[in-house]
Amino acid sequence: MTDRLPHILRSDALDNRERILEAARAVFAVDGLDVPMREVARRAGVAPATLYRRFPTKEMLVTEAFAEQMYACRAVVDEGLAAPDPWHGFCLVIEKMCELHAHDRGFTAALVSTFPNAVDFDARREYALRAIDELARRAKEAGRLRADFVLDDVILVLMANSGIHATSPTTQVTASRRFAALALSAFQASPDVSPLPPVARLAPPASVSRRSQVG
Amino acid sequence: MTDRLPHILRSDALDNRERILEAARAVFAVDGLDVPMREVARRAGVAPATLYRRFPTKEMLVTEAFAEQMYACRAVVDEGLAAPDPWHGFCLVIEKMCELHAHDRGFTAALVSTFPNAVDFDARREYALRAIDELARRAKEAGRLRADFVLDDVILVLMANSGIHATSPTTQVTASRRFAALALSAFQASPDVSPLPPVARLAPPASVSRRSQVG
DNA sequence: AGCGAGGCGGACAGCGGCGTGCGTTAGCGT
DNA sequence: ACGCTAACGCACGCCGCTGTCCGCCTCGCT
Repeated sequence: MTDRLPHILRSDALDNRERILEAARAVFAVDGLDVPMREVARRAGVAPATLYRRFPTKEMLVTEAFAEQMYACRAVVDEGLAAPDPWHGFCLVIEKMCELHAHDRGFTAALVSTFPNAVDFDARREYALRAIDELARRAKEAGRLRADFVLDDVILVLMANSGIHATSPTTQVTASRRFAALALSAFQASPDVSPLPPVARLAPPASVSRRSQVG
Repeated sequence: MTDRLPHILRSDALDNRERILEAARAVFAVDGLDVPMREVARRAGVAPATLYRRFPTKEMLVTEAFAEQMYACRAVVDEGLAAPDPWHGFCLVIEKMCELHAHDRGFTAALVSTFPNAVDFDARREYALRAIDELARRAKEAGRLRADFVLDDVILVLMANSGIHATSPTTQVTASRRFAALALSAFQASPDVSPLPPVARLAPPASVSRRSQVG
C-alpha cells in the first residue's frame, strides 16, 4: 500500500545492479556464500549502501545471482528427460549436475540451503527432483538402474559432491567428474551387488550464512 | 632457550585443561572447527585467557582434541590390515572411516585440513594412507577391487562423505553408512563397469578457520 | 538548460570475535 | 601455617562485518 516505488531503475542504477550481480557470481563461485556483503560491494566497485539498497538481504542477492544457474539446472534436467535411453539420461543429469556444482561452489550451497523467502528456489528444486525421479523410474524399468535406488540418493550424491574441494578449478572439475562416474558405477544395476543400507531422509541445513549459533 | 617452564601443571590447571578439551571435542563434533575460541571457553566454563594460555593457537587445541580420534583412526586401519580377506578389510576401513566422520564433523575438517605445525597429523595421515594403499593392492590382487582404483579415490570419498550433512546425528550416520555402501559398490570389481575418468590429485584445502580472504 | 527525484557513497553505531595485560586467587612445597 | 608463584579471569583495544542515515550528485524529463 505505502510503497508504490518506480520499479524502473535509472540507467546508472541498472548498471550498478549488473556489476553487483556479476561480482557476486564471481566471488560466490570461488569462495562460496559465506562472503561478506561488503566484499561483494568492494568487488563491484560500489559502496555498501548501494548494495544494500538493491539487495536488502543476502538471500535476495543470492537468488538473483544464481538465476541463470537455475536455468542451466533445469536445462540439464530437461535434456536428461528428453534422452531416448533413460539410463543415459540419468547419467547425463548426474554428471552435469556434479559439473555445475564443481564449477560453482556457491551454487551448491544455494541449492542445498533453504531460503525462507526464496520460493522460486524450492519450486525449481522440486521440479528437478520430480524429473530425476521420473528418469530413475524409467531407468529402473529398463533394468539399468539398481532397484534399491531411491531419490534421496541423488541428494546424497550431490551433497557429497559438494564436499569435494580442490585448490584449482580444473582439479575440482576433474575430481568431481571422477566422483560422478563412481556414483554412477554404484547406481548401476549389476548382478553381484550387495543390498544397500537404509535410506536417510536428508533435509537441507538451516539457512545460508548463519554462523554456528548454539545456545 | 628463554622458556624453561614447569611442564607439570597444577591440579586446577590440569582440570581446566581437561574440561577445555572435552568442551572442544563436543562442540567441534557438532559444529565443526569454525567455532570461535571463546565459544569453547564458554562451554568449558573458563575465561578466554585460560584457554589461550593452554592452547595459544586453535591448531594446538584441535590437534590435542582429536588425539583419541586419531588413535581410533589408526585402530580402524590396523583392524582392516589384519583382516584375512583384504577386500573385507578394505570395506571395513571405508565404512568405519565414514562412520567416524559422520559422528564427528570436526574430525573430518581436522583430518582434511593441513596444519602447518601439526606434524603429528600428517604422519598419522600418511600412515593411514599407506596402509589403505597396501590393503587396496591386496584387494586388487584378489580381484575384488576394481583395477583402476587409485588411492586418491579414498580421499575423494572421504571428502565427499564430509559434504554430507544432516539435522540429527542419527540421520547423519544413516546417510553416511549408505554413502559408504554406495562407494564400496562403486569400488567393487565387476564385469560390466565402464572405465573411470582421470584421477584428480587432491590437495587438502589451505588451513583451518581461515575465513575467505581474497585480495 | 533547469529542476526534481532517485541514486550514490562516506560515515556511524552496534556487535562479536581476537589476543593480551594485569591485579587477584589459590595450589603446593616447606 | 606461610609464602611463593603459577594459574585464573576481568577487562581492554583492535578489527571486520552489519545495516542505516544523510548530504551531495546526476540522470532524465520538460
